[in-house]
Amino acid sequence: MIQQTPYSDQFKQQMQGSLLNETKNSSPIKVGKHDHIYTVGDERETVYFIEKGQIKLVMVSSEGKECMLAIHGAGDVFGELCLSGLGGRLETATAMEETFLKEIPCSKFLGRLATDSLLEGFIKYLAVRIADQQQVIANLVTVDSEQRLGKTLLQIARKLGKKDPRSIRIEVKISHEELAAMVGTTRPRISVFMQRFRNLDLIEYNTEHHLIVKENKLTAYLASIL
Amino acid sequence: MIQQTPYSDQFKQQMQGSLLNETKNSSPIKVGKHDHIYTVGDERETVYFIEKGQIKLVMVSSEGKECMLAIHGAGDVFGELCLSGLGGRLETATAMEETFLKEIPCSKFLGRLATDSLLEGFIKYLAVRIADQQQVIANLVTVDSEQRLGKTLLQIARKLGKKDPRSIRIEVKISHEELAAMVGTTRPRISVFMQRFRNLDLIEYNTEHHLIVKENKLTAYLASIL
DNA sequence: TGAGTATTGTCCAATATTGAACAGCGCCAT
DNA sequence: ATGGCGCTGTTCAATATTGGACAATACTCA
Repeated sequence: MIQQTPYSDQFKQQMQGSLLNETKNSSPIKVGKHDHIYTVGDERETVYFIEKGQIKLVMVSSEGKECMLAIHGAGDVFGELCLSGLGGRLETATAMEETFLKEIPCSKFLGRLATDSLLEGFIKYLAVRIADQQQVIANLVTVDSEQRLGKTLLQIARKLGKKDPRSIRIEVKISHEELAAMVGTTRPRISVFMQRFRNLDLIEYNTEHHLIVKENKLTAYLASIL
Repeated sequence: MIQQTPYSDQFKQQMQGSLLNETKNSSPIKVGKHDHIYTVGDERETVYFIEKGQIKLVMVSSEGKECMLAIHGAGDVFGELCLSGLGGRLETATAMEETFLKEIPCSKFLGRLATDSLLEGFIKYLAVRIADQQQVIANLVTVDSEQRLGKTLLQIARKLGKKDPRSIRIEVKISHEELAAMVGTTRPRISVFMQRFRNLDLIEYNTEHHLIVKENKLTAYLASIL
């Protein structure tokens, strides 16, 4: 999932090319750490392309509890849900660090994909997204929080991680609070589980304080505690 | 969500027309109650269109726990995840009653949409699917099981329900076990909550044992117990 | 129709989870 | 450098959830 270039990555390449083409004369938008790109209810129907940086997507429930849906990095596209035509953003997009974005109006986005014959590719990409979400839903429904945390770490590592001699390295800083909002539990529990994973040498921190996820060990551990 | 014909329904109509065209010379497949249309891992890359009946989609975790993802009815399409090209079904599709289906190979499905200029419509449809799933994920992460059950009932009612003098009627029989597998809790709890909803007159059963979901009352109740 | 099976409504003890609290640490900005 | 702030690690009592059991219905199909 990390070293090879599966179909989805190939499509992402093509889409990047296509979008860069579309936006080549507009200069990238710079957003500072903790700034919002959009918030719940915003009407602006645009798709964003990340040139550099990290963006997190968060939904807030009526009681004010947060759910972190995803972290996107350079080369990713987000905000595509405006294509649904439902109107109004469902989630908040926030920069986790200084980030540079290109913004494309929703209609132009589709138009560009159409002219570049990427519509079918984009459908494939969306189908993958649905399959991933389905997996997340199934995990939330069927497995306990320790297991979910493990799977979430693997998922993040595979999506954003860089190869590391020890396995996969995650260079974005993700707080326990944020992990709790992905996994669906409380911060203290994340703390305990992370500690446990550390003791079992399934994860570790390198000198730069980057999290190293030991993919094989962690996978094996999760399978062992069924 | 139930009486009007929003965009998504309009597209479903168009897609139906398109697919009926594609499959007009093949006769529908009949599947009996409890029969599987496909199970996890099946390689057959086809999309199904429901002419009549009800299909449920279930994922099973490594420990054997079940998660019910959706119930689809007449006019719905399912199995579209094979468009992701990942290969192998992720879930099991089972008929909840005698059902008639049309089967379209994945490639033909896309081809047909392309010739009928429905690719953009289909993208919209998938975007709506992603938005819905996002909502489900956020609920699983942020709200408690009573609330989730309520939302799940509303969701099912809006998707499959028929208008009823008392509100919305659900004609498919869904067991508490199945609800538990959607909501992510245990059967006894569903039993208790359903009882509570019944006592509060948020739901009721008519003489044909069909569940009536009182949309307004239930919505108001859920808002009140935050 | 009637025996057999699935579903529902309940209970309860064992267990897991929450959320509030607090100390220590490290980072940042002044 | 240092005060403040946010993050982490840990504890604990209160609370929620699980899962097993069982009786009472309600279905199903021979």
